[in-house]
Amino acid sequence: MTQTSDRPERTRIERYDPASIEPRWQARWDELGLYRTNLADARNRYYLLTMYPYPSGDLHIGHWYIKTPTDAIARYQRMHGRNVFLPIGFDAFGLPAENAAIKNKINPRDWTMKNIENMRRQLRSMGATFDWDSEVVTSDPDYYRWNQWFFLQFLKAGLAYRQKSAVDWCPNDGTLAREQVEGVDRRCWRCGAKVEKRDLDQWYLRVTKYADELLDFSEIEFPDPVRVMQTNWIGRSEGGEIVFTTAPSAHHPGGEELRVFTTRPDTLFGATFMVLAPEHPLVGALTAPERREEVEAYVAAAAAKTEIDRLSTDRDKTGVPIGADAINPVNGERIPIFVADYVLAGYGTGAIMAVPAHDERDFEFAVRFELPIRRVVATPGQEGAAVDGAYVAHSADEILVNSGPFSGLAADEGGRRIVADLEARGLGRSAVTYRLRDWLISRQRYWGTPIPVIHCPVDGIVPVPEEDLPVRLPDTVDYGGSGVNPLTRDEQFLNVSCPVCGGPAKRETDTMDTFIDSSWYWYRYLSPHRQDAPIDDDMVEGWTPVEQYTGGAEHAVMHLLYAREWTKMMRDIGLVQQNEPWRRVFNQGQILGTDGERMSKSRGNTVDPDDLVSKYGADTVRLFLMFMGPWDQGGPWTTTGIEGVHRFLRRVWTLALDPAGMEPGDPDAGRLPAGQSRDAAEAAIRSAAHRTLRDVTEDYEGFRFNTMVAKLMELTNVLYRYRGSEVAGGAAWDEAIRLVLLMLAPAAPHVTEELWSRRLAGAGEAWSSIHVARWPEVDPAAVAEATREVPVQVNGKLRDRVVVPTGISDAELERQVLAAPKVVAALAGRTPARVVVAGGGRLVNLVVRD
RNA sequence: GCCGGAGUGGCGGAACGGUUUACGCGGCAGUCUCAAACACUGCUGAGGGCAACCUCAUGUGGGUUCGAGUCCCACCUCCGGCACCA
Repeated sequence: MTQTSDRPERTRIERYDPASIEPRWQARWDELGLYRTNLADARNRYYLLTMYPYPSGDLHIGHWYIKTPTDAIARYQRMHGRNVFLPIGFDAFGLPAENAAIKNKINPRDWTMKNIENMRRQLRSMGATFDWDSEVVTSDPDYYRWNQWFFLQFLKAGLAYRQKSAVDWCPNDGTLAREQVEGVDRRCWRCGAKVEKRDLDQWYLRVTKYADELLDFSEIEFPDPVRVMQTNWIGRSEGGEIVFTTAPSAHHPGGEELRVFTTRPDTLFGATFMVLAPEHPLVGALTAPERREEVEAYVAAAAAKTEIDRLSTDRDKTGVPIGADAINPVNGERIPIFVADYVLAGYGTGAIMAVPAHDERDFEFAVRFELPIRRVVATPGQEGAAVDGAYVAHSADEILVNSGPFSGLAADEGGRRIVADLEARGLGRSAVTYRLRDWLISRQRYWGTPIPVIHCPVDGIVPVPEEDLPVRLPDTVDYGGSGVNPLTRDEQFLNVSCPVCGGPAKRETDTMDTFIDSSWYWYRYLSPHRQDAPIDDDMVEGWTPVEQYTGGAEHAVMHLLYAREWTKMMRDIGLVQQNEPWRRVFNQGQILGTDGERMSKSRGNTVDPDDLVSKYGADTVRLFLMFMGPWDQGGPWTTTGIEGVHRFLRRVWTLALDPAGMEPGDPDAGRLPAGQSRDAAEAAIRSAAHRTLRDVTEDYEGFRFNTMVAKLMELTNVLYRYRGSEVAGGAAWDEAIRLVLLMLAPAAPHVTEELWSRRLAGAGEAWSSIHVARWPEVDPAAVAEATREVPVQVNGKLRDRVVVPTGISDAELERQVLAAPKVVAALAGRTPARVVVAGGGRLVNLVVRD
């Protein structure tokens, strides 16, 4: 053992000090314009899009969790020679600015722009390679004027329309689209307030037109859960639309059509009553005089009920008969008509045929109102059994019973025949219904895009002429009070002359849902300053669809669906050729507060990355966020473990600058492990480095950053074993260090750039950024190893490991395995009944019987 | 209730049907130091044994397989989405 006094003096190297490295390189990259994308050249494009942030004022650690790996992907792709475009912008319209304005008596624009200023600084501190030249701020009139322009085109194309109906209404945000109402207790997705119903004239986009097309995901690669959620949200149901007619009565001649939608036309003979939604248009006309008072009271009560009461499934079914009958077109049977609020006006036709034997809700209603329950579908032996609950299960052998001429047919075949029969008589057809609704885009707020129409008492709704765009938001407005659009209080904004007749008219004071802003911003990134058109055809042609989009899954049926719809609308008015906005979408997980709740300023559980950056440096924070776990997983925030990542970077620093250094107290310092030869040591180093390169490359490709970091840690652990030995600083070592720096560069850009520049300087070479260096190639010869360790199992239990030459035959492997001492002991004289050599000789399992 | 996803050491998490527990944190011991911090080295799933070793462990119970964390069936728990959608 080496004596302390004999040890060479420990080399003093400069300490790893991120604070002195990071700002310097950030400034340098900026100066050189290293990340300004040449958009004119789309040949080798890689459009990498990350969801633009809302400028709440502070970038928290959650933003870093989203953006940091995205930046690593950008750098990785750039090292593969791709022309990477990674733009950034701000989702600048929205409620928080308006609230801040009300609370602090400041202008929403000033508040927003000040926040953006701060967030730009924080985003730069990440060392991310955003192309700031392409920045988009959606509250800028240069941006939102195009929202208005799109709206006018859609209006012309019949894709936008105005309609009065009962809508979801949030006391803070105003009206909401259907998907912006969340949970059983129906709260606003953004502010959490309870949502009410109001009858309002509102603007819609006709997105239901695309329902079927939206179910086709062949041109967009979504994570499975998002695809499933969108599919469920669109909710395609196949079935039949069947025409019942009203029966004549003392008060009514009858003969009116009552259409119902059903997914179970096979159960038509089991319909024993019919239910209309309280809002159904024929309720008033069909109600018998003696029932009128009760029915009107019921309808009024239903209207007054909150949505949550109305939709609660555990509530007892209610309803009243309207004193009229309907005639079942298939058998001429008269069945009573009820009005009941378990039938929704907005789905299907707002009316159902009720088949209590085969629908749980109808069953419950029938029991309560003592209505007949008739089984019409049965499995063999079940035909005569009492119906004590709705039979809704399906089995292959079920047949129709009590169904007239269709009795005895298999249920699915019978259903088809019943529809065909009705269709021939003009009383039915197969039909498809969707859950998806049109997109309600009107909002009663100030800080959004004004909807560019004018209400004229003479000409009605008049679109603002395109040459008058943008309809600008006034700088200040009176936000006070609630329930009234702030813009309505601005006389100057409100009063205009009608573009058609010139007479006095009023502007629309609703503004657009901010999800419109985010439905096309990546197109605008490509030509943010263009004045004559929203997008640049050549740029869009060359650069889109976006290659890769990264962001949170919380937008699965909102932003990620709206943007698909919007793209199809753009396509249909001839603006783009593509069907989908992006090729691939990846959802990273969400970082929660230490309390396990979603991180938000209002909860006060946000974590400020600035403190961590000043303590450990941006590289450590970046790497830690990647190392925590799989990127799509997220989880509660904790700093446990950040020291380990920081230590890793220090070790890289030490290996690169001080290969010969020895640690005081390390008895093995200066020696090769276990009598290894110099050649063997160098081969081992090369092998480890190239294996790591192979694995790390795969990890980057699959966005598996946690294991990518782990593998680099393993490699540095290997190198540490050779530090101070005779091979440290040699050719193999040097190559390994070079590979470590290149592999780590996308994740920890500053420290690798620093070490890279010192390497180049040390070798007398001219400086060139590591971030434009080419990604290294794996040397297959280095990866190959001469020997291999093969685990040996007896009856599936590990008993020994044998080391054999790599190219060995199975027979020879088997011979060596059977000769291994521990194997002999474990066999205890028994002869294996079977020898399994698995996976091309990766493992041997000996099967013995007792 | 329906549709997704997940349950692996004290913790975050690894693991083409093939050596479970990589990597990191934490813990223990040691070296260095006047001392501490840093750094470095080693150990660290549970139980048993002086030991070489043995037994048991991937939410629970079955199954398929030479071999199951991984595949199949039934269940439990947690997270996300939907919720009277006919």
